[in-house]
Amino acid sequence: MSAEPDTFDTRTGGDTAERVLDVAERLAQTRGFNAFSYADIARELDVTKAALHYHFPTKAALGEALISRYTTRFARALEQIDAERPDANVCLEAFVDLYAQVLAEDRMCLCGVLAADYDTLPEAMQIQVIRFFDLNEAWLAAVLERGLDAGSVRFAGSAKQEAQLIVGTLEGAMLVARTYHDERRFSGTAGRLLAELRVDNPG
Amino acid sequence: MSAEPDTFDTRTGGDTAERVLDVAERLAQTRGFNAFSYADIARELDVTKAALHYHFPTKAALGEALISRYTTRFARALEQIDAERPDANVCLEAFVDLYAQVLAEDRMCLCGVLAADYDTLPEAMQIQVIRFFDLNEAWLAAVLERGLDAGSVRFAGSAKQEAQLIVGTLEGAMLVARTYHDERRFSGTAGRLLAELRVDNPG
DNA sequence: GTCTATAGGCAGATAGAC
DNA sequence: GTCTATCTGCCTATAGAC
Repeated sequence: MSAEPDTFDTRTGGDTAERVLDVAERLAQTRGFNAFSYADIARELDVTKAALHYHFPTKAALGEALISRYTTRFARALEQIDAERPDANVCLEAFVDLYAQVLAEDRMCLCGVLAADYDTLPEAMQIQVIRFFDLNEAWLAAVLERGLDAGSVRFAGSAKQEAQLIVGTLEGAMLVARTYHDERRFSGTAGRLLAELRVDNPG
Repeated sequence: MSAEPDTFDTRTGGDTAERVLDVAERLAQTRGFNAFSYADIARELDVTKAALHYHFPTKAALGEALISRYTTRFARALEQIDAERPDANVCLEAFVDLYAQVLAEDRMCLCGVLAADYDTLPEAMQIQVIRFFDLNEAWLAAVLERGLDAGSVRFAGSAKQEAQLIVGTLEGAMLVARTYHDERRFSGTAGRLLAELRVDNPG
């Protein structure tokens, strides 16, 4: 029963492999998977490229480790939300906040940016990207169903379809907000999205 | 008074420079700006890299020409819609259809994918990406205002904010739909978006 | 686990002939 | 306008010493 907050924190400060992942993750999120190199990471960590290859033999392996860690952390954050918040609307707000935290660090969602690089990724990474979105949508669909039963949430189609809409909207809002360096573009869209889902709609 | 349809057509079949842009555009939209090379284009067109450098001295120049042509064509398609359709809802449907056409060719919106590469782009390209989104949002905001006055469209915040929401949502829906190779992910989200804007809402 | 050194390839770009 | 030939630099990746 830790005091762990519902953040989707990315920092570790652990061993070398973790520190490599930390730097690679930030570079991938801000530049895309094809626009950073082992040399970039090595320079930041003040080690040689060869040292990186010891931990991650190929860039594909590094990429897989990147998505794997990202998804695991994200899943943990979702479990945390589930464990603490009964209300569907509060869960949805917490979900949006997970995305907002990524943007607040001036990053794009890792899997969102990898979706743009999708056709160039090794197959194992492609599968992992899909799995991240599947996880998002499955969790959202469950929350939406619960909110529907409780009468606190409303939407037109199926919960699955609504979950897809939410993920797509948040990814797109992040993508565009980042180019404008304007978080309000994200929070504005996210706020409207949540407001339309709430039954007790004050708008 | 041509029979030109409201498509956002991309093919030309013209001179070499245009054919270079055609190939580069498709590669950029499917792979991202950093994941294609002069060699890729040269191979497809069966010319040498040097020939490409004659038309576009640097990759930055090629990128600028790419966005410039894309935006010009998009603007023309929007004017075409304006000229033919008085109703705001029909305009919005036509707008969504412009995006849908890009996805139907299994491509991402050029500026959407460049938004993911944003931090790595030359400044001139960054400015052009923003201008594309500005154009989208200005046109949408005008249509939304018109629909609001006519009572055919409704939305909560300002027209500008709603326009931002639409662009972000469509870009995100495209991005995710492409990874699943499932157009319905786009059309589902776009359909719900349009339905919520319509006053005469049958849902 | 980290280093030096290097391989082999591809990137963007240029010179100069035709 | 397009070619051949070439440059420089960076990329991923490996061998082998410490």
